[in-house]
Amino acid sequence: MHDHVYNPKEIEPRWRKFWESAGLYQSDAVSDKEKEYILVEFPYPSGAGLHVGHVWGYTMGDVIARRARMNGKNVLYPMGWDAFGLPTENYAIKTGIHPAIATAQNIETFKDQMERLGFSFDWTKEINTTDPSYYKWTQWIFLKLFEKGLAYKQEMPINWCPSCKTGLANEEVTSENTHERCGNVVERRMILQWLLKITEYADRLIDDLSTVDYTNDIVSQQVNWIGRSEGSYIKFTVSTDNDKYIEVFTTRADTLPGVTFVVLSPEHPLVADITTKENQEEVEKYCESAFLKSELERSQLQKEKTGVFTGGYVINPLNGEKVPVWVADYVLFHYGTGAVMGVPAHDERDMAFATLYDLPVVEVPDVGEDASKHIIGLLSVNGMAREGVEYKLRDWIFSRQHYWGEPIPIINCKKCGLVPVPEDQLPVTLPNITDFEPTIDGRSPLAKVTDWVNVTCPACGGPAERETDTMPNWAGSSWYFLRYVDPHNTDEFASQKKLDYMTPVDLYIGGAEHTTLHVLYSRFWHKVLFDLGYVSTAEPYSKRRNRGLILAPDGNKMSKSLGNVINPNDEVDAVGADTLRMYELFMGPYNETFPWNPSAEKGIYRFIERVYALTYIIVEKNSNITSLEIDQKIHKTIEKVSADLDSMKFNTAIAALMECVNVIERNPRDISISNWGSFIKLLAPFAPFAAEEMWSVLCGKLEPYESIHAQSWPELDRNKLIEDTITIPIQVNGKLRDTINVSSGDITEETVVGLAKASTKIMGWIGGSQITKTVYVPGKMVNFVIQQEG
RNA sequence: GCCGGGGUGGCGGAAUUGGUAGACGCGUUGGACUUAAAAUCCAAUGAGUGAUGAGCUCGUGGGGGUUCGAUUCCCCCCCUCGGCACCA
Repeated sequence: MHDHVYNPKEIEPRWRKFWESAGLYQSDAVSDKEKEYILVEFPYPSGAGLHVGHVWGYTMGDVIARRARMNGKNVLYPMGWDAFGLPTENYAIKTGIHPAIATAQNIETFKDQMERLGFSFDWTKEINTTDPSYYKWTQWIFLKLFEKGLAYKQEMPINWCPSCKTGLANEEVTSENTHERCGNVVERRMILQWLLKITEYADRLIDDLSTVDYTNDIVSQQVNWIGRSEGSYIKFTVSTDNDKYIEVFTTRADTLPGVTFVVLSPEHPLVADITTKENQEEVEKYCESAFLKSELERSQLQKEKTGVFTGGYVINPLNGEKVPVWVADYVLFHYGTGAVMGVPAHDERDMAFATLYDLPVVEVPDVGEDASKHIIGLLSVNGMAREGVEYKLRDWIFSRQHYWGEPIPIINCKKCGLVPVPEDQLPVTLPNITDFEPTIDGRSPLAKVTDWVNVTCPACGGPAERETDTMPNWAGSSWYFLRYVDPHNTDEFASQKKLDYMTPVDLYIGGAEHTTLHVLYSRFWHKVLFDLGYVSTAEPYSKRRNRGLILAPDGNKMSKSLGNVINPNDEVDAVGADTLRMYELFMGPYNETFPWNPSAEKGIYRFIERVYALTYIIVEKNSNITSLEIDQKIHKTIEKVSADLDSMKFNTAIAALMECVNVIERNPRDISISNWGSFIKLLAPFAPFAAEEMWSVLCGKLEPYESIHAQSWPELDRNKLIEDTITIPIQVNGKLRDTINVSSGDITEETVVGLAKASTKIMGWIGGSQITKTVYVPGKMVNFVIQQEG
């Protein structure tokens, strides 16, 4: 005999087992049914376990997925592991435990946590980026990029983390010039690196944003990150050598008459040519010290500009004036042409520089777009100017000098150069090693595995070496959403048929920190695959929403060192998964930041308890009639919850469920079991365990039992929404003075205004004054405008 | 500095094609139950004022404006969060 007390500890494990054996959440790879692909970012399975922030995003996806299933859709809601990465490798260095072992353990923990939370993931589609059967295809895609000329090697100054002994992408360096993962200060170094030509896709990555549904903040962040700016390239001929010129990029060609100097970045190839003998020593010294500073150091010292005069001059192509050429590190080599025309009168930075070195300031009277066009028109005739576009976005540094990543499937042959590993030899698997330390010169530990490194060249058959760099952890996540569609395919990364059916992703939920990294990178890869004909849409995600942040109760970020971390497992133990899920959704809008509030969590628990108790009362009363009031409330709730789920307003959807319960609780005998069933269905996506338990109570535990999560979403009867009386506010001069109740069948202006005028309160306010205007908004309100005295 | 969000009770928040501000939850206060406490249930809960009644006045960061009517629209300003930042 049940004691009818809500006991999540008892019911949750029971239903978990039931769902598992029923295979409720499996999706069909191809089906006649309409598909819905809900994607949440797969986690990096760290040793710390699942974070309440993960739980929030996964719950959002879960609610939407469950609701879509109840709407009869074939729903893919998959989960996997983004398991390559540095922390696991560092852990291996410290403990000697192989990354594969640690990863497997962490995955087990994460998976168990996810199952305890009742997420309806289709585990038959589980993927793991470190599984050779997965990274085979990551490598395969890399080879496609290589064949297409989008992957190349280049010696270049890079951000170098001396602690991790690895090169970093700009995205991995914080604004404090530290490595985002380990916190150490980043240096600068020349190293041969793999790069991916994401810049080639810059325009499309901006322009195609208009074809997808991303929120405004995501769109503008991506657009800013890519940083397209349209301008002109203008040539300044070297005064002592007519064949040589310095080309500058400017968005303000109209200020060309105001140029009083030209500045080269210290790395500019023309620096040596233009520098005079007298200035050579000083210029060389300056350039050398500039190189040693990292880029971020350079930009951080922005207030104090420095520079040095080369002794050389160039000719302003517009007016023939001779202008001095300087070298200064406020000019960035990688942006534009690495050279800038100095117009102190119209640019703050140029002004600061001119003031410092006492350079002349010339104001240009006639500025504006028309002036620009005119000047470019004049100069382009002699080939001295052209229009063009620049981007802040730079090519993606794609190699890491580490073990725990996908080996780059390239063979270095002295004779043939860079030779791709033949497709039938993929995957290039990681050798099993025990020494995870990088080499002293900063190469991957793979470089020490000579058996693995030394191979014969696939092209010439001569001795050659494998590439020892591995891919960054962004590689596996750049295409994982495609693999979920067909995760066990050994012939292709996914079959065309399955891709055509299930992609693109209908909704992608994830963290805001991935807007300019993962989301941009994966859009890029997807477009490359699209160009090659492997996928049929230009964009991978139809809709992207960034979830907000959960802070610790003290308002700080949760961190081990502060000891303020909320562990989802503790919450599940204390209040159950349903309460945890609903609490997080009830905090507020899905994309905002909230500190953890344990007392608010209590409110949700109480709510579930009340619904639970009500279920037993309703079953006992066993009514087959529902009162008009409650029937109406049920349908209003169906309408509200459905609409709110469509727009991800989880917090107000839950509020609507609470309101509904508040009404029913007043008269639990006035609702039929089947109508209460409708309510439980509305609750099911939010609190899947409790709803299932209550459903089983309503159904009298029929055998074979059909899960609530396999039921259809309650149907809305709009006729039930019509109320027989409406309360209409009556205003006098825009201020509320009375309300009247009017039969909804009779809301003509004549009747309503007549009733309003008859109100004694309103009569009192109007008194003897003249009504100058009567405003009637049908069914909404009445306003009398009267002459005001004095 | 630039780009994008925000600013509403003691707290989290709700409500915008302009139309009863404060839904829902937390907290608080009073009451019931209990030997007592917890839990639960009932009631009250924006501020001021009024006899603890009807009611009235004020009230959505500040100041102006449009309107019969503004949390909502327009202009100016302040604060705050997130992103970018010597990008020519």
